[in-house]
Amino acid sequence: MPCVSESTPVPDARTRLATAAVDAFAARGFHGTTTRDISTTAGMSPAALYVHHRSKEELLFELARVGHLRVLELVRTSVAGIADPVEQLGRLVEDFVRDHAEEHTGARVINYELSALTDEHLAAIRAIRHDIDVVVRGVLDRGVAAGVFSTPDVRMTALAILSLGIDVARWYRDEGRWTPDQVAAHYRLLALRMVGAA
Amino acid sequence: MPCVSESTPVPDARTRLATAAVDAFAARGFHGTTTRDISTTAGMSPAALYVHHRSKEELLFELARVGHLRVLELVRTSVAGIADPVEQLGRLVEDFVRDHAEEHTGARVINYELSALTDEHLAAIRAIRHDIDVVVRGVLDRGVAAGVFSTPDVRMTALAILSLGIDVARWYRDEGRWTPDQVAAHYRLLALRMVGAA
DNA sequence: GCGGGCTGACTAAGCGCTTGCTTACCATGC
DNA sequence: GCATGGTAAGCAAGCGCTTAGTCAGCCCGC
Repeated sequence: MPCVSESTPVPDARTRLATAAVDAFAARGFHGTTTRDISTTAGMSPAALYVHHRSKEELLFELARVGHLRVLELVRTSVAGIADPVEQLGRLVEDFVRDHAEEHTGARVINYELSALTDEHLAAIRAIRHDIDVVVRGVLDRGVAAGVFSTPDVRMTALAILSLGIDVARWYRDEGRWTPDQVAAHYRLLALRMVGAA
Repeated sequence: MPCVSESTPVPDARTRLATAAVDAFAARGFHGTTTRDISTTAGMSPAALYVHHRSKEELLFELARVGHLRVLELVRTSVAGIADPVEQLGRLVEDFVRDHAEEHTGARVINYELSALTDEHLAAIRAIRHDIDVVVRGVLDRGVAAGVFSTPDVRMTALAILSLGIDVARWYRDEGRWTPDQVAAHYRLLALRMVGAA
Protein backbone atom coordinates (compact mmCIF):
# COMPACT_ATOMS: atom_id res chain seq x y z
CA MET A 1 0.00 0.00 0.00
CA PRO A 2 1.37 3.46 -0.87
CA CYS A 3 2.12 6.10 1.73
CA VAL A 4 -0.99 7.12 3.67
CA SER A 5 -0.02 10.32 5.46
CA GLU A 6 -2.31 12.89 6.99
CA SER A 7 -1.01 15.87 5.06
CA THR A 8 -0.93 15.59 1.27
CA PRO A 9 2.13 13.53 0.38
CA VAL A 10 4.55 14.83 -2.24
CA PRO A 11 3.56 13.19 -5.54
CA ASP A 12 6.18 11.25 -7.45
CA ALA A 13 8.44 13.01 -9.94
CA ARG A 14 6.47 12.12 -13.06
CA THR A 15 3.27 13.50 -11.60
CA ARG A 16 4.98 16.65 -10.35
CA LEU A 17 6.41 17.24 -13.82
CA ALA A 18 3.00 16.73 -15.43
CA THR A 19 1.30 19.13 -13.03
CA ALA A 20 3.96 21.77 -13.48
CA ALA A 21 3.83 21.39 -17.25
CA VAL A 22 0.05 21.73 -17.43
CA ASP A 23 0.09 24.86 -15.30
CA ALA A 24 2.91 26.43 -17.29
CA PHE A 25 1.53 25.50 -20.72
CA ALA A 26 -1.89 26.84 -19.75
CA ALA A 27 -0.50 30.11 -18.43
CA ARG A 28 2.16 30.93 -21.00
CA GLY A 29 1.67 28.47 -23.85
CA PHE A 30 3.99 25.71 -25.04
CA HIS A 31 6.58 27.98 -26.67
CA GLY A 32 6.35 30.49 -23.85
CA THR A 33 7.26 27.81 -21.34
CA THR A 34 10.87 26.75 -20.78
CA THR A 35 11.97 23.31 -19.67
CA ARG A 36 13.46 25.06 -16.67
CA ASP A 37 10.06 26.51 -15.74
CA ILE A 38 8.66 23.02 -15.65
CA SER A 39 11.50 21.19 -13.92
CA THR A 40 12.18 23.79 -11.24
CA THR A 41 8.46 24.11 -10.42
CA ALA A 42 8.49 20.33 -10.05
CA GLY A 43 11.43 20.70 -7.66
CA MET A 44 14.07 19.22 -9.92
CA SER A 45 17.05 20.17 -12.03
CA PRO A 46 16.53 20.91 -15.74
CA ALA A 47 18.03 17.57 -16.73
CA ALA A 48 15.54 15.55 -14.69
CA LEU A 49 12.79 16.26 -17.22
CA TYR A 50 14.67 14.12 -19.72
CA VAL A 51 14.72 11.13 -17.38
CA HIS A 52 10.94 10.92 -17.81
CA HIS A 53 10.30 12.44 -21.24
CA ARG A 54 12.22 12.40 -24.49
CA SER A 55 11.50 16.05 -25.25
CA LYS A 56 9.29 18.96 -24.31
CA GLU A 57 7.04 18.11 -27.25
CA GLU A 58 6.63 14.50 -26.09
CA LEU A 59 5.65 15.75 -22.67
CA LEU A 60 2.94 17.90 -24.25
CA PHE A 61 1.80 14.96 -26.33
CA GLU A 62 1.52 12.74 -23.28
CA LEU A 63 -0.57 15.36 -21.49
CA ALA A 64 -2.79 15.81 -24.53
CA ARG A 65 -3.21 12.08 -25.05
CA VAL A 66 -4.18 11.31 -21.47
CA GLY A 67 -6.39 14.39 -21.29
CA HIS A 68 -8.27 13.52 -24.46
CA LEU A 69 -8.76 9.89 -23.47
CA ARG A 70 -10.19 11.11 -20.17
CA VAL A 71 -12.71 13.34 -21.96
CA LEU A 72 -13.66 10.56 -24.38
CA GLU A 73 -14.31 8.27 -21.42
CA LEU A 74 -16.29 11.07 -19.76
CA VAL A 75 -18.71 11.59 -22.65
CA ARG A 76 -19.14 7.86 -23.22
CA THR A 77 -20.00 7.39 -19.57
CA SER A 78 -22.43 10.33 -19.69
CA VAL A 79 -24.64 8.73 -22.32
CA ALA A 80 -24.22 5.08 -21.25
CA GLY A 81 -27.28 3.32 -19.89
CA ILE A 82 -29.70 6.03 -20.97
CA ALA A 83 -32.35 5.46 -23.63
CA ASP A 84 -33.89 8.93 -24.01
CA PRO A 85 -31.82 11.15 -26.38
CA VAL A 86 -33.00 14.27 -24.55
CA GLU A 87 -31.63 13.00 -21.27
CA GLN A 88 -28.50 11.74 -23.03
CA LEU A 89 -27.73 15.15 -24.53
CA GLY A 90 -28.57 16.90 -21.28
CA ARG A 91 -26.20 14.72 -19.27
CA LEU A 92 -23.48 14.87 -21.89
CA VAL A 93 -23.47 18.65 -22.06
CA GLU A 94 -23.68 18.99 -18.30
CA ASP A 95 -20.74 16.65 -17.70
CA PHE A 96 -18.68 18.04 -20.57
CA VAL A 97 -19.17 21.64 -19.54
CA ARG A 98 -18.69 21.04 -15.83
CA ASP A 99 -15.44 19.26 -16.62
CA HIS A 100 -14.19 22.07 -18.84
CA ALA A 101 -14.92 24.58 -16.08
CA GLU A 102 -13.40 22.52 -13.26
CA GLU A 103 -10.40 21.42 -15.31
CA HIS A 104 -10.08 24.60 -17.36
CA THR A 105 -6.31 24.64 -16.91
CA GLY A 106 -5.82 21.21 -18.39
CA ALA A 107 -8.52 21.79 -20.99
CA ARG A 108 -6.78 24.93 -22.17
CA VAL A 109 -3.61 22.97 -22.85
CA ILE A 110 -5.25 20.14 -24.74
CA ASN A 111 -7.39 22.48 -26.85
CA TYR A 112 -5.14 25.44 -27.57
CA GLU A 113 -1.60 24.07 -27.65
CA LEU A 114 -2.08 21.31 -30.22
CA SER A 115 -0.33 23.26 -32.97
CA ALA A 116 2.96 22.69 -31.15
CA LEU A 117 2.69 18.94 -31.72
CA THR A 118 4.44 17.06 -34.53
CA ASP A 119 2.23 15.94 -37.41
CA GLU A 120 2.19 12.34 -36.18
CA HIS A 121 1.25 13.29 -32.64
CA LEU A 122 -1.37 15.74 -33.88
CA ALA A 123 -2.92 12.98 -35.98
CA ALA A 124 -3.15 10.71 -32.95
CA ILE A 125 -4.94 13.41 -30.99
CA ARG A 126 -7.28 14.18 -33.86
CA ALA A 127 -8.31 10.53 -33.92
CA ILE A 128 -9.46 10.74 -30.30
CA ARG A 129 -11.25 14.01 -30.98
CA HIS A 130 -13.05 12.31 -33.84
CA ASP A 131 -14.25 9.59 -31.46
CA ILE A 132 -15.64 12.26 -29.12
CA ASP A 133 -17.42 13.88 -32.03
CA VAL A 134 -18.94 10.54 -33.01
CA VAL A 135 -20.52 10.17 -29.58
CA VAL A 136 -22.21 13.58 -29.82
CA ARG A 137 -23.38 13.03 -33.40
CA GLY A 138 -24.80 9.67 -32.35
CA VAL A 139 -26.93 11.29 -29.68
CA LEU A 140 -28.22 13.92 -32.11
CA ASP A 141 -28.91 11.33 -34.81
CA ARG A 142 -30.99 9.24 -32.43
CA GLY A 143 -32.86 12.31 -31.23
CA VAL A 144 -33.68 13.38 -34.78
CA ALA A 145 -34.75 9.82 -35.68
CA ALA A 146 -36.98 9.72 -32.61
CA GLY A 147 -38.51 13.06 -33.59
CA VAL A 148 -37.49 14.80 -30.35
CA PHE A 149 -34.69 16.89 -31.91
CA SER A 150 -34.87 19.10 -34.97
CA THR A 151 -31.90 20.70 -36.69
CA PRO A 152 -31.01 21.60 -40.28
CA ASP A 153 -27.52 20.08 -39.97
CA VAL A 154 -26.63 17.46 -37.38
CA ARG A 155 -22.90 17.73 -38.02
CA MET A 156 -22.74 21.46 -37.52
CA THR A 157 -24.97 21.35 -34.48
CA ALA A 158 -22.82 18.64 -32.89
CA LEU A 159 -19.77 20.74 -33.62
CA ALA A 160 -21.41 23.84 -32.14
CA ILE A 161 -22.37 22.03 -28.94
CA LEU A 162 -18.85 20.71 -28.42
CA SER A 163 -17.48 24.10 -29.40
CA LEU A 164 -19.58 25.82 -26.78
CA GLY A 165 -18.21 23.49 -24.12
CA ILE A 166 -14.60 23.76 -25.22
CA ASP A 167 -14.68 27.55 -25.16
CA VAL A 168 -15.66 27.42 -21.49
CA ALA A 169 -12.03 26.51 -20.84
CA ARG A 170 -10.97 29.79 -22.44
CA TRP A 171 -13.14 32.16 -20.40
CA TYR A 172 -13.86 30.34 -17.14
CA ARG A 173 -12.05 31.63 -14.04
CA ASP A 174 -12.10 30.03 -10.59
CA GLU A 175 -12.74 33.36 -8.90
CA GLY A 176 -15.48 34.24 -11.39
CA ARG A 177 -19.22 34.75 -11.21
CA TRP A 178 -20.37 31.14 -11.52
CA THR A 179 -19.58 27.68 -10.20
CA PRO A 180 -18.92 24.85 -12.65
CA ASP A 181 -22.32 23.36 -11.73
CA GLN A 182 -24.13 26.60 -12.53
CA VAL A 183 -22.48 26.87 -15.94
CA ALA A 184 -23.20 23.21 -16.62
CA ALA A 185 -26.89 23.56 -15.76
CA HIS A 186 -27.31 26.66 -17.92
CA TYR A 187 -25.47 25.14 -20.86
CA ARG A 188 -27.64 22.03 -20.63
CA LEU A 189 -30.65 24.24 -21.26
CA LEU A 190 -28.92 26.11 -24.09
CA ALA A 191 -27.94 22.88 -25.83
CA LEU A 192 -31.41 21.37 -25.55
CA ARG A 193 -32.92 24.56 -26.95
CA MET A 194 -30.39 24.46 -29.81
CA VAL A 195 -31.89 21.15 -30.94
CA GLY A 196 -35.46 22.27 -30.31
CA ALA A 197 -35.94 20.02 -27.30
CA ALA A 198 -36.66 22.69 -24.70
CA MET B 1 -1.53 60.03 -56.99
CA PRO B 2 -0.17 56.65 -55.85
CA CYS B 3 0.75 53.91 -58.24
CA VAL B 4 -2.26 52.52 -60.11
CA SER B 5 -1.05 49.27 -61.63
CA GLU B 6 -3.12 46.46 -63.07
CA SER B 7 -1.70 43.63 -60.96
CA THR B 8 -1.96 43.91 -57.17
CA PRO B 9 0.68 46.37 -56.02
CA VAL B 10 3.08 45.39 -53.24
CA PRO B 11 1.65 46.79 -49.98
CA ASP B 12 3.75 49.17 -47.94
CA ALA B 13 6.15 47.86 -45.34
CA ARG B 14 3.93 48.37 -42.33
CA THR B 15 1.10 46.43 -43.92
CA ARG B 16 3.39 43.63 -45.05
CA LEU B 17 4.75 43.32 -41.51
CA ALA B 18 1.23 43.21 -40.07
CA THR B 19 0.11 40.54 -42.52
CA ALA B 20 3.18 38.42 -41.93
CA ALA B 21 2.81 38.77 -38.17
CA VAL B 22 -0.87 37.77 -38.16
CA ASP B 23 -0.17 34.69 -40.27
CA ALA B 24 2.79 33.65 -38.15
CA PHE B 25 1.13 34.32 -34.78
CA ALA B 26 -1.97 32.40 -35.90
CA ALA B 27 0.04 29.43 -37.13
CA ARG B 28 2.70 29.10 -34.43
CA GLY B 29 1.65 31.42 -31.62
CA PHE B 30 3.37 34.57 -30.35
CA HIS B 31 6.23 32.80 -28.59
CA GLY B 32 6.60 30.29 -31.41
CA THR B 33 7.14 33.11 -33.88
CA THR B 34 10.52 34.81 -34.25
CA THR B 35 11.04 38.38 -35.32
CA ARG B 36 13.02 36.91 -38.24
CA ASP B 37 9.98 34.88 -39.34
CA ILE B 38 7.95 38.05 -39.54
CA SER B 39 10.50 40.35 -41.14
CA THR B 40 11.75 37.90 -43.76
CA THR B 41 8.19 36.95 -44.74
CA ALA B 42 7.55 40.65 -45.15
CA GLY B 43 10.64 40.81 -47.37
CA MET B 44 12.82 42.79 -44.98
CA SER B 45 15.81 42.40 -42.71
CA PRO B 46 15.28 41.61 -39.00
CA ALA B 47 16.09 45.17 -38.03
CA ALA B 48 13.39 46.66 -40.23
CA LEU B 49 10.71 45.45 -37.83
CA TYR B 50 12.01 47.89 -35.25
CA VAL B 51 11.65 50.84 -37.58
CA HIS B 52 7.89 50.37 -37.36
CA HIS B 53 7.36 48.78 -33.93
CA ARG B 54 9.09 49.16 -30.61
CA SER B 55 9.01 45.42 -29.85
CA LYS B 56 7.43 42.14 -30.88
CA GLU B 57 4.92 42.57 -28.05
CA GLU B 58 3.92 46.04 -29.25
CA LEU B 59 3.35 44.65 -32.71
CA LEU B 60 0.99 42.05 -31.24
CA PHE B 61 -0.78 44.73 -29.22
CA GLU B 62 -1.31 46.86 -32.30
CA LEU B 63 -2.79 43.91 -34.18
CA ALA B 64 -5.04 43.07 -31.23
CA ARG B 65 -6.14 46.67 -30.74
CA VAL B 66 -7.07 47.25 -34.37
CA GLY B 67 -8.70 43.84 -34.64
CA HIS B 68 -10.84 44.35 -31.55
CA LEU B 69 -11.93 47.83 -32.58
CA ARG B 70 -12.96 46.40 -35.94
CA VAL B 71 -15.12 43.76 -34.26
CA LEU B 72 -16.66 46.32 -31.90
CA GLU B 73 -17.57 48.46 -34.89
CA LEU B 74 -18.94 45.39 -36.64
CA VAL B 75 -21.36 44.44 -33.86
CA ARG B 76 -22.48 48.03 -33.32
CA THR B 77 -23.23 48.35 -37.03
CA SER B 78 -25.10 45.04 -36.98
CA VAL B 79 -27.69 46.21 -34.47
CA ALA B 80 -27.86 49.87 -35.53
CA GLY B 81 -31.10 51.07 -37.04
CA ILE B 82 -33.08 47.97 -36.06
CA ALA B 83 -35.90 48.06 -33.53
CA ASP B 84 -36.83 44.39 -33.21
CA PRO B 85 -34.52 42.55 -30.75
CA VAL B 86 -35.04 39.28 -32.61
CA GLU B 87 -33.76 40.78 -35.84
CA GLN B 88 -30.99 42.56 -33.94
CA LEU B 89 -29.71 39.34 -32.39
CA GLY B 90 -30.05 37.47 -35.68
CA ARG B 91 -28.03 40.04 -37.58
CA LEU B 92 -25.44 40.36 -34.84
CA VAL B 93 -24.78 36.64 -34.63
CA GLU B 94 -24.73 36.28 -38.42
CA ASP B 95 -22.23 39.10 -38.88
CA PHE B 96 -20.09 38.09 -35.90
CA VAL B 97 -19.90 34.45 -36.95
CA ARG B 98 -19.35 35.15 -40.64
CA ASP B 99 -16.52 37.47 -39.71
CA HIS B 100 -14.89 34.93 -37.41
CA ALA B 101 -15.03 32.32 -40.19
CA GLU B 102 -13.76 34.63 -42.94
CA GLU B 103 -11.12 36.22 -40.75
CA HIS B 104 -10.31 33.16 -38.67
CA THR B 105 -6.58 33.78 -38.96
CA GLY B 106 -6.79 37.23 -37.47
CA ALA B 107 -9.46 36.17 -35.01
CA ARG B 108 -7.24 33.40 -33.72
CA VAL B 109 -4.51 35.89 -32.90
CA ILE B 110 -6.72 38.37 -31.11
CA ASN B 111 -8.50 35.68 -29.09
CA TYR B 112 -5.80 33.17 -28.24
CA GLU B 113 -2.56 35.16 -28.00
CA LEU B 114 -3.64 37.79 -25.47
CA SER B 115 -1.70 36.16 -22.64
CA ALA B 116 1.52 37.31 -24.31
CA LEU B 117 0.57 40.96 -23.77
CA THR B 118 1.81 43.11 -20.90
CA ASP B 119 -0.67 43.81 -18.12
CA GLU B 120 -1.30 47.35 -19.39
CA HIS B 121 -1.90 46.26 -22.96
CA LEU B 122 -4.09 43.38 -21.83
CA ALA B 123 -6.20 45.80 -19.80
CA ALA B 124 -6.71 48.00 -22.86
CA ILE B 125 -7.89 45.02 -24.89
CA ARG B 126 -10.18 43.83 -22.12
CA ALA B 127 -11.84 47.25 -22.12
CA ILE B 128 -12.77 46.85 -25.79
CA ARG B 129 -13.99 43.31 -25.18
CA HIS B 130 -16.20 44.66 -22.42
CA ASP B 131 -17.75 47.12 -24.87
CA ILE B 132 -18.53 44.28 -27.25
CA ASP B 133 -20.12 42.35 -24.42
CA VAL B 134 -22.26 45.37 -23.52
CA VAL B 135 -23.72 45.47 -27.02
CA VAL B 136 -24.80 41.83 -26.84
CA ARG B 137 -26.20 42.15 -23.33
CA GLY B 138 -28.15 45.21 -24.46
CA VAL B 139 -29.84 43.25 -27.22
CA LEU B 140 -30.74 40.42 -24.84
CA ASP B 141 -32.00 42.83 -22.19
CA ARG B 142 -34.32 44.54 -24.67
CA GLY B 143 -35.56 41.18 -25.94
CA VAL B 144 -36.33 39.97 -22.43
CA ALA B 145 -38.05 43.28 -21.59
CA ALA B 146 -40.13 42.99 -24.77
CA GLY B 147 -41.09 39.44 -23.85
CA VAL B 148 -39.63 37.91 -27.01
CA PHE B 149 -36.58 36.37 -25.32
CA SER B 150 -36.51 34.14 -22.27
CA THR B 151 -33.38 33.07 -20.40
CA PRO B 152 -32.52 32.33 -16.77
CA ASP B 153 -29.34 34.44 -16.93
CA VAL B 154 -28.81 37.20 -19.49
CA ARG B 155 -25.11 37.58 -18.67
CA MET B 156 -24.28 33.93 -19.14
CA THR B 157 -26.35 33.67 -22.29
CA ALA B 158 -24.65 36.72 -23.79
CA LEU B 159 -21.29 35.19 -22.91
CA ALA B 160 -22.30 31.86 -24.45
CA ILE B 161 -23.42 33.47 -27.70
CA LEU B 162 -20.16 35.40 -28.06
CA SER B 163 -18.25 32.29 -27.00
CA LEU B 164 -19.90 30.24 -29.72
CA GLY B 165 -18.84 32.78 -32.31
CA ILE B 166 -15.29 33.16 -31.04
CA ASP B 167 -14.69 29.42 -31.09
CA VAL B 168 -15.52 29.39 -34.80
CA ALA B 169 -12.07 30.93 -35.30
CA ARG B 170 -10.51 27.87 -33.63
CA TRP B 171 -12.12 25.15 -35.73
CA TYR B 172 -13.02 26.83 -39.04
CA ARG B 173 -10.86 25.89 -42.04
CA ASP B 174 -11.03 27.46 -45.49
CA GLU B 175 -10.99 24.08 -47.20
CA GLY B 176 -13.65 22.74 -44.85
CA ARG B 177 -17.23 21.57 -45.21
CA TRP B 178 -19.02 24.91 -44.95
CA THR B 179 -18.79 28.47 -46.26
CA PRO B 180 -18.77 31.37 -43.80
CA ASP B 181 -22.32 32.23 -44.88
CA GLN B 182 -23.57 28.73 -44.16
CA VAL B 183 -22.05 28.74 -40.67
CA ALA B 184 -23.44 32.23 -40.05
CA ALA B 185 -26.97 31.23 -41.07
CA HIS B 186 -26.93 28.09 -38.94
CA TYR B 187 -25.54 29.90 -35.91
CA ARG B 188 -28.20 32.58 -36.26
CA LEU B 189 -30.81 29.88 -35.75
CA LEU B 190 -28.90 28.33 -32.84
CA ALA B 191 -28.59 31.67 -31.06
CA LEU B 192 -32.24 32.54 -31.51
CA ARG B 193 -33.23 29.14 -30.16
CA MET B 194 -30.92 29.67 -27.19
CA VAL B 195 -33.03 32.66 -26.15
CA GLY B 196 -36.30 30.92 -26.94
CA ALA B 197 -37.05 33.07 -29.98
CA ALA B 198 -37.17 30.32 -32.62
C1' DG C 1 26.95 -3.70 -5.24
C1' DC C 2 24.27 -2.10 -8.62
C1' DG C 3 20.71 0.16 -11.31
C1' DG C 4 17.41 3.77 -11.85
C1' DG C 5 16.66 8.65 -10.47
C1' DC C 6 18.82 12.68 -10.39
C1' DT C 7 22.28 16.55 -10.67
C1' DG C 8 25.83 20.19 -12.04
C1' DA C 9 28.22 21.61 -15.69
C1' DC C 10 28.01 21.93 -20.28
C1' DT C 11 27.10 22.90 -25.62
C1' DA C 12 25.25 24.38 -29.98
C1' DA C 13 21.82 26.90 -31.64
C1' DG C 14 18.70 30.44 -31.66
C1' DC C 15 16.52 34.44 -29.55
C1' DG C 16 15.08 39.70 -29.32
C1' DC C 17 16.97 43.64 -30.15
C1' DT C 18 20.87 47.26 -31.22
C1' DT C 19 24.41 49.40 -33.74
C1' DG C 20 26.75 51.87 -37.51
C1' DC C 21 25.91 52.90 -41.72
C1' DT C 22 23.66 53.48 -46.57
C1' DT C 23 20.01 54.72 -49.53
C1' DA C 24 15.80 57.05 -51.25
C1' DC C 25 13.20 60.82 -51.05
C1' DC C 26 11.67 65.59 -50.58
C1' DA C 27 11.43 70.55 -49.52
C1' DT C 28 13.98 74.61 -49.93
C1' DG C 29 17.05 78.47 -51.79
C1' DC C 30 18.88 80.43 -55.52
C1' DG D 1 17.94 73.08 -62.90
C1' DC D 2 20.15 71.70 -59.21
C1' DA D 3 23.00 71.62 -55.00
C1' DT D 4 21.90 71.38 -49.90
C1' DG D 5 20.28 69.63 -45.63
C1' DG D 6 17.14 66.79 -43.23
C1' DT D 7 14.43 62.60 -42.47
C1' DA D 8 12.76 58.07 -42.52
C1' DA D 9 13.43 53.38 -44.13
C1' DG D 10 16.38 49.88 -44.64
C1' DC D 11 20.45 46.53 -44.17
C1' DA D 12 24.61 43.64 -42.53
C1' DA D 13 26.58 42.37 -38.61
C1' DG D 14 26.53 41.06 -34.21
C1' DC D 15 25.83 41.59 -28.89
C1' DG D 16 24.23 39.58 -24.76
C1' DC D 17 21.49 36.28 -23.34
C1' DT D 18 18.38 32.16 -23.21
C1' DT D 19 17.01 28.01 -25.11
C1' DA D 20 16.40 22.69 -25.51
C1' DG D 21 18.89 19.06 -24.83
C1' DT D 22 23.43 16.14 -23.26
C1' DC D 23 26.49 13.66 -20.31
C1' DA D 24 29.64 11.92 -16.71
C1' DG D 25 29.11 10.83 -12.38
C1' DC D 26 26.87 10.69 -7.62
C1' DC D 27 23.35 8.85 -4.32
C1' DC D 28 20.39 5.69 -2.27
C1' DG D 29 17.03 1.86 -1.87
C1' DC D 30 16.93 -2.84 -2.67
